[in-house]
Amino acid sequence: MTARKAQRTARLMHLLSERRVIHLSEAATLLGVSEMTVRRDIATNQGQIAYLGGHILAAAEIDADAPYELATAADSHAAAKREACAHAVRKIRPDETIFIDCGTTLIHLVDLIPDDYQITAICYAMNVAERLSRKANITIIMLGGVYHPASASFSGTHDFDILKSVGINAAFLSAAGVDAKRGATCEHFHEAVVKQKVMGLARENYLVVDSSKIGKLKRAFFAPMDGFDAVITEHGEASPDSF
Amino acid sequence: MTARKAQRTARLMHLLSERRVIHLSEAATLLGVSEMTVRRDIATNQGQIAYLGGHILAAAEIDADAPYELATAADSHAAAKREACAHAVRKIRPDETIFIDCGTTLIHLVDLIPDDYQITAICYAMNVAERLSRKANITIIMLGGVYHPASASFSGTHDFDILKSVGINAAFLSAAGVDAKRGATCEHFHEAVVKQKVMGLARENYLVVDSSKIGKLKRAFFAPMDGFDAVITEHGEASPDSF
DNA sequence: CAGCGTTTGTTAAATTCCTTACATTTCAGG
DNA sequence: CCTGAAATGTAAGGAATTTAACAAACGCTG
Repeated sequence: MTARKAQRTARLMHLLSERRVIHLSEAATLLGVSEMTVRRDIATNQGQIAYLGGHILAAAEIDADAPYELATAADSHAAAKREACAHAVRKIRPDETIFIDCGTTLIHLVDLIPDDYQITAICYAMNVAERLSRKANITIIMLGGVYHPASASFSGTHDFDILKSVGINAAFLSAAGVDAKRGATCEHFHEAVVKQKVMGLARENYLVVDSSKIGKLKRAFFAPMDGFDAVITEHGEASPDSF
Repeated sequence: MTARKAQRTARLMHLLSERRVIHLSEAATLLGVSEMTVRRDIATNQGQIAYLGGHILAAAEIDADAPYELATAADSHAAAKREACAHAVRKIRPDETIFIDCGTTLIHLVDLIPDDYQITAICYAMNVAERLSRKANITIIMLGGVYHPASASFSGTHDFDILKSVGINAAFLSAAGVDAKRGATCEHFHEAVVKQKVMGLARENYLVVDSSKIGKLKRAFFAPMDGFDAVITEHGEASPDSF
């Protein structure tokens, strides 16, 4: 965050303290930048500034249980993610236990689970848990630990005792990088630990990513491509060998 | 205004008291009418219901002059709870590790923690964690487990390994019932397990309740009065012996 | 039960918003 | 002064919202 951006944000907050709601276009004018910049400022400023259909308001205004609409972080490639998840959801049977990885991709999977499915879902990210809790008929198991704001997830530096006593039919993993040689990678090392642990326990492992991730390489390696039973993108299911 | 419309509006208001923001399309589905009808209901109801870019929210959220009845409707005795927490927050030192119980009471405690305090907070309820995550400088440790929608909390049927490796300076407990003879009680048995575990580990234990809880008795017992170092209500701090 | 005004639903067009991709600018380090 | 990364601007498409007009259903009244 540059000094200029911090200053813009501060000015915006000040404006919000006087007028509860400011329209995007007006804010852009007042701050002397483009609407796109204001948009981007807000996207990197969850928690303080809320954004709703073109209108900006102080996040404090909306403080109960944060509705997902207010998760202002830009969810890039959302359409592709949703489509990939539409393919992935077909892997779920109505009474199974599944693992759902953190990140924005698999949020869409949660939404797509049919309402009458009586599944048990294991997760370790707050936004995933929050989304799961909106659905009826789902038993949620959360892996706790220390919270990591960057991914809204928890890292169990301790043993995942609970995992040992749960049979996982299918694990749905996400990744920030997918590469034929270097396998699946993510941004944060603590995530990699959880992913690996789960992959060792699940009967089936599916990598669910939008195709923009293919060819990319991130810091934290967690599995080679042949560690997955299938790779699911917006184009459908593919064998991990085909990468 | 017809009776049916008044009823719809009341239902909508009730929905808003639970979920601060509802999308137009979702509201239409929940109310069993078309989006256009919801739109028209809102148009003739400015002042109570606000509408912004496809999203419905309580007018109190965005209108400074609007009455706060809405905000307090969902959380009874909110003012007393906030006051009790204002007393409780003084027990926290800037670098301590604290435990925060589930329920609506201690949400206020989170809000009242000074922003520059570098504390570590242990919790096991999703709404508490979510609220904690809004604050900078707080390290959050979450106890996972199976989710219980009624209290938004998790029950670790397994050992809380992580608790053993954390030193808890102060534990802030809430209760649904406080009685001189029968001690502190809550609604759910799984909560009692966590509370007892924590109370055994924390250096200081504070019971934070609004005074409406005094004299009440609930199903799940978790501690006798002398198990607490102090009982904090909206009237201030009191010795547990005084009950 | 016919008539009439009100409420509600449906559709289509106009507007606005969101995402993506790419061009441009800025700025710090070499 | 050059270079590369980050920040910002621009534009196009697709998606969502808004508005308006009209049709259908409802409820009351005579």
